[in-house]
Amino acid sequence: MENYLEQLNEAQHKAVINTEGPSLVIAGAGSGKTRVLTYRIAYLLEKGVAPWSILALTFTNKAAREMKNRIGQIVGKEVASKLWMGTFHSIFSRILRIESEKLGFPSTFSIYDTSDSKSLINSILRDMKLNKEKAYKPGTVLGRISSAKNDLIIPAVYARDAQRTSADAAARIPLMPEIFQRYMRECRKAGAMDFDDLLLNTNILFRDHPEVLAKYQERFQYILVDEYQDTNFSQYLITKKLAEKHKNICVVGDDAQSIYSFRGAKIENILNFRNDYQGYQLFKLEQNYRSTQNIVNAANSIIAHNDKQIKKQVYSENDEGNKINMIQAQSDVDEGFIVINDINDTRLRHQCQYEDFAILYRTNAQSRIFEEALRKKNIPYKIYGGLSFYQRKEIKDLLAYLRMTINPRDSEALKRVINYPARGIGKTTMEKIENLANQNNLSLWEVITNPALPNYGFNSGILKKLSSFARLISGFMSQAPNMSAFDITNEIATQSGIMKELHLEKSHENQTRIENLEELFNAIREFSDERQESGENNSLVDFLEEVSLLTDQDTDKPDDINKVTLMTIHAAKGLEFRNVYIVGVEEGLFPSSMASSSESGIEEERRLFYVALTRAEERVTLTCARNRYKYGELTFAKPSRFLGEIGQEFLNIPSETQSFSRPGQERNTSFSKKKRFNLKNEAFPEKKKINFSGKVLQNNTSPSPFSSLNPNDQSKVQPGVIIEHERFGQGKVLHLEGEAPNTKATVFFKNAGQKQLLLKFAKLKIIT
DNA sequence: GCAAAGCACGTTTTT
DNA sequence: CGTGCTTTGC
Repeated sequence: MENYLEQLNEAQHKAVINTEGPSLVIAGAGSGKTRVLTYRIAYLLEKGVAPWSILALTFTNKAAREMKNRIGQIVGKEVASKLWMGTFHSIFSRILRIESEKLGFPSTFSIYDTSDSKSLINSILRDMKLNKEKAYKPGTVLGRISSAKNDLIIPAVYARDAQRTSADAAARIPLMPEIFQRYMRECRKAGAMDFDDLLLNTNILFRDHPEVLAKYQERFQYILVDEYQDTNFSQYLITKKLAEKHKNICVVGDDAQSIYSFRGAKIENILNFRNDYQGYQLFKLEQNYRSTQNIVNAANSIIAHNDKQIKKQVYSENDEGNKINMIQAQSDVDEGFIVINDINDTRLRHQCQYEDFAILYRTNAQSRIFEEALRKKNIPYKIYGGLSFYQRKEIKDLLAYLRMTINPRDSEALKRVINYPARGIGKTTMEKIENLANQNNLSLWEVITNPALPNYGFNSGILKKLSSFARLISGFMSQAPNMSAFDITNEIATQSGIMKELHLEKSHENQTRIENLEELFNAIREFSDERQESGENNSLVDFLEEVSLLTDQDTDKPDDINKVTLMTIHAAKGLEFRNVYIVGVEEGLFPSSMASSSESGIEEERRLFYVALTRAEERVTLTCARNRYKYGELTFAKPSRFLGEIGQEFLNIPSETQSFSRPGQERNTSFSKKKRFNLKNEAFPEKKKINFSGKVLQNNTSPSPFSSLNPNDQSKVQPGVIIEHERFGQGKVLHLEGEAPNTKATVFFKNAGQKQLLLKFAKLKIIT
């Protein structure tokens, strides 16, 4: 055993060993927060506290896993595996499965993801004949429902909530209460909970079943909550109730890093901790071990512009380090090349690996340009966000079968698979079934399997198809309990006809789909083995639950080593990199135009900027562009107001950036020490159309590495060869036709699909 | 009942 | 510029 306590500074040490009573740990960025949390738990375990009486709530599964591993190294793996450690959602769905019948849900309840929820809302809108009203958008409706649930507001209360109803009236969606009510009813009929329900229903469980609350209050002697600044009211109340008995609650967070208010997070939870828990102990971790002094000081100078905050002095004793680089590019494409060139440069000059670099942006849409630039320079990268593995169609289809197998009432899953592969059960039939379900308060499955179904005017062909589908699912249901999760999944993939369907047409896409499904099989096998080893549950239900609650960051692939990281700033929270590029630092983008209308919105954007800066250990580069394509239209962008808020002594603006400025236009004003941005006049970027066509202003600094092939190279283009096209990216040559020099090639591009190219014109590079 | 074609629409961030 | 949805045509 190691003496981990010696690795702590004084403040950290105090925060670790003072385990009794309520504690608030204010942890500045990079101040060793995770270390305190892990050692505090290890310390408790060594004092003899049972692992199952410790509840540790983290923000991501990955954080939980890493913490568990670290604790395992100190106190042993078996002990660590018995901790209750995970995200709010995963811990409480585990508890809800145990207690589900008290709430009238099956223990195998489904978890609806956002697309399931939206699809359900769509059917409700259709049924209410609101689907043509453009004000009722599924996303908007779901957002309102989600926000209500996070504030623990149920439909009946919603209808009497003047604030919400008047906001709905203003948005011309006055029927929200009814939609909300129907939504919850449909979820219940389907035996399904959405993400917010996992927390809402936990609160309902604790409210209506005091004996259950008492049981968990008794069990959880010590409660730790990470990232407390990002908890919502629902989460706040759960922890508050659970901690009532033993009062050993330790919350860790940094108000300066609260960036999830759009999701219902209440920064007040951490600001008001002192009022909720009298006699609490306060620990402030203020020494930053991660970043250079320059970075820490620059970040401080930014956050100082915010009003709402807990006072603290974050400092660094590391080297002073480089100033923060600021580069203004001519266009978004230029921005991409400048960043990628700088990465190459820095990598060679400072002996960095690719994994030492991160490109952070405000919106996922910005990633494409950097991806393209990285691809052109053959730099390995990994990208987070966008559609993850489990969002892919083929994966969701198979998972839907699995969901139906454990909970056939899951209507969203049923809608997905009842006609995939095609069984001749089409739109009109489904409409009839949905109507019957609504009229008789049944789930779709209950309608389909109802003995009275033939009385409702379906023709005999349809009835046959429906009953054969029902038999298929029933078969899976009866087989599942006697089979491993892996075997039943395999069985379903073949029996359902999914595999046959994919093998039928030997297209490239189908090949990838099959490979993806095989990856899913592997994931299930791995899951089963791992859980078996640690003695945890490894049934199909458990696997589906894990999959539903996975986050992007949790799905790290093993071959994702030594690559440049691309992600949103939100996704980067908690991570660190030697070199960080914060890109698109422009008005309207960062701060986002959506947030710019309110002061609290701007403050959150500022905290987000703070988070971005403090991810860096050694070097930060900020970039923005003068021209940027948005919705396929050229727009002009202004540097972000945040650039003017950084203490200018921490900034380095290379002279060539200045030369990008157009003569006579706002030159030097943007970054001058004296004149900061005039917020009132320059808060929004002008959005103008450009009349002359094309991308005149683009990328004349970086000549394209592509050119038409000379005849010699043309002969190297043969079926099977991988080429790269200027616009379409990498692709495989399928076949050739015609005589040189008029050879035409059919190429399948990963990103652009199949294309025909004339070799003498196409701008290509041969990869293999 | 199904596929292709045309059109409206949009971007903040995610458990 | 894309996506994703609705309409249209078999």
